[in-house]
Amino acid sequence: MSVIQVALPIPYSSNFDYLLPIHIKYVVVGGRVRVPFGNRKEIGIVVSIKNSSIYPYHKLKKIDQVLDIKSLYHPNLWLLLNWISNYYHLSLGQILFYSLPILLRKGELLESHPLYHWVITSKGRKQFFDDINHNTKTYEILTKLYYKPLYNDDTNNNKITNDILQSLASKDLCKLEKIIHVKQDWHKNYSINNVYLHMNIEQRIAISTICKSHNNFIVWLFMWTINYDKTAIYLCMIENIMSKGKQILILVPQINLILKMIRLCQARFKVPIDIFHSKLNNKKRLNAWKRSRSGETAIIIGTNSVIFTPLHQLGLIILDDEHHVAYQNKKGGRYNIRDIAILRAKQENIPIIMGSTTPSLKTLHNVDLGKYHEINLRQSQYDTNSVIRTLVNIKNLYLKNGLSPLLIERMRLHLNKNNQILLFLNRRGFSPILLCHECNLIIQCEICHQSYTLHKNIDQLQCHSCQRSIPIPYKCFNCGSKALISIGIGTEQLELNLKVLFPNISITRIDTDTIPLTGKLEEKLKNTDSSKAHILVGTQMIIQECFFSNVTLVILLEVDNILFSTDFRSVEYFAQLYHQIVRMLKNNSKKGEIIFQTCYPEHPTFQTLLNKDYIFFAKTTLAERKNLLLPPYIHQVILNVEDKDNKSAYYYLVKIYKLLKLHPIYNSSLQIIGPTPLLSVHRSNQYKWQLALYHPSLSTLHQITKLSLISIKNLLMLKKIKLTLEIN
DNA sequence: AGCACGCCGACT
DNA sequence: GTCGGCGTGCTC
Ligand SMILES: [Zn+2]
Ligand SMILES: [Zn+2]
Repeated sequence: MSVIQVALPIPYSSNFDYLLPIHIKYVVVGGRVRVPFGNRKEIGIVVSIKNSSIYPYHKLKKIDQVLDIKSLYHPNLWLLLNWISNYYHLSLGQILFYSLPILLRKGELLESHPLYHWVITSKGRKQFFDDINHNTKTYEILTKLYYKPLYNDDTNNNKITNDILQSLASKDLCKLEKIIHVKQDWHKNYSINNVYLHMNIEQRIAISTICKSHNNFIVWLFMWTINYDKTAIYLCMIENIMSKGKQILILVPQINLILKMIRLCQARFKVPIDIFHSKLNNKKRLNAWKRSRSGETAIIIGTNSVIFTPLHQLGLIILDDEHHVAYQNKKGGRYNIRDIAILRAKQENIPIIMGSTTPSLKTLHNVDLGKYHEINLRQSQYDTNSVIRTLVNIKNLYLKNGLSPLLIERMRLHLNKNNQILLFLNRRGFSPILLCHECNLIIQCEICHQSYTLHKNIDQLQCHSCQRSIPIPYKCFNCGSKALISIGIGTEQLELNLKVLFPNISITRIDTDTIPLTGKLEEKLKNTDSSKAHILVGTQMIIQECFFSNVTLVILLEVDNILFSTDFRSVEYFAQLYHQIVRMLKNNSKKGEIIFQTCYPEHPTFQTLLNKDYIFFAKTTLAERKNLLLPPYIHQVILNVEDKDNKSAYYYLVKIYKLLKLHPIYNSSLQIIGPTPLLSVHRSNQYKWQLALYHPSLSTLHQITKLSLISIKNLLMLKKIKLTLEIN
């Protein structure tokens, strides 16, 4: 009897063997099966079919039910998921399930029951013409059937029962026929709308360069300055691939960008386009999945989760806004979708185009290494004149309201011209610190030991680390003094200060306190008059959502934080944000201005940002990282451990640390940093610690990580901690 | 993951 | 004495 190896969606790394009962004819690798597991039932994926098992034969249980007659994964996707499971140290069952739409995870059958409809026979057609008496029920039904078939399930709506149709069928006037699903055959005759795609010489050269890869695996980094270049290149490549009958997978970082992309494609191509993202309901997601798998869809556009959709004939992957942080996956393993997309392209042996105006440093580094290839349509001349860039020095200045006098003067100038202003301040609330004037006690959250943020409009102190909130105390917990003073400025206070400074100007605050749901922002801004002076205050979420075509002045407050951040990538993210703002101001009709308020106007980071283009900034930052031996010049694995007792996580990481130091594999090229506590991220009663491992060799680091994970399994009290890995 | 089993302290 | 919490280990 054959032994079926099954992967289950549990965080346990090995697979489980089952027997095939006699009444089940066949199973397929990559198909789902229902199996007994302990005293419950689970759905699993068949991983292999073998002749024997290492597990004692008498302990093997039988498979209950086979759910699929065909594998759910195309061979390339199957190999990719197996590779991910190994590389990211995830259980195969978990990643196999994560890649499926929820309905399939729950056991929904894929080969749905065939649909039937009632069609008229030739005899029925003859009777329809010959019948003289038009008042019979038979004639009424035949009329309906003559024009179109009647569906089995909508017969009741027309007061035509199945019984009547049955009786007509017995007279051979109509018959029940299986509906043959007609695929829209876009492969042979997809049509292009009449708009001529104007291509200039640079674009033509770019396209011919891309085509030289003969649609084999290659990673392109595509950069542009003028948005039309991006449109032209994307559309032209989509068309090239479609003309060969192949499908296109397009990834965007945010749901609201799907709409823009779909409009772009629909304006040019008359082909079936599907979308795929986490806000789509289960039924729709399954349908898009099915249509991609069968090849009915020509183009599928989606966010992160779209990367695992099976595609019948995939010909090209486009990854837009390559640098975007949203590509860092949260659920189902902490990997970057950019890396997975490249692996998929490699596995399918097709090209991938990653587009960005501000590429990630990692990608630029890979271009330098010759792993990726660039298509550069950037304008070589970096134009520093079209947007005024200023650094306002606030060193040793006492700021009454968080804004320097020079800044207020600039704001007046813009407002007087009826222009709009955008103010960034990455701090919610009224003020970040509440201090006792008598004893200098800072009111802190008891759990996180972090200063509470004062929120005056809701009369609460809020801990931004664990979301706890308490009423504002009227006296000091320590000495009882009533002299509690707030220090520092958040968006709430800034809004109030601006109202005093500019009493006649309308002001909108945009942060998670005023706009709890993403997507609501555009709604709120609809009501503002774009021709009038207006001030928008908010955290960084402002820029993520939409573009502001009437803004002429953008002010960045408290930018010095990024210079001293513990995360070495924060400078990179800031540069990307900055260049996005500059692009926005450039595209607006009126002349724009961007101002940083800083204590370090002479700092080389700010000087490079303001006076050079993004690529220059990227090159200098990469050089710095090379000197400091930071990623991407070294490989990194971070072990994140979370506990609830503020003890276990630290204890485990110390154990691993000691274990690695004593292990024969340990040598000076392995760097271990930590365990370090992560104060900024923990939620209520959860404590995070991390251990960072650095090694120049990726494969050695992989071995070391595997070793740490095996050794941690043997330790006690495993259930107390939650471990997640971040690999590169 | 989810479930049972077993050990120990608390409480009718 | 037994109820229930949690730590432990097993699931083919
Ligand atoms: Zn005090
Ligand atoms: Zn807290």
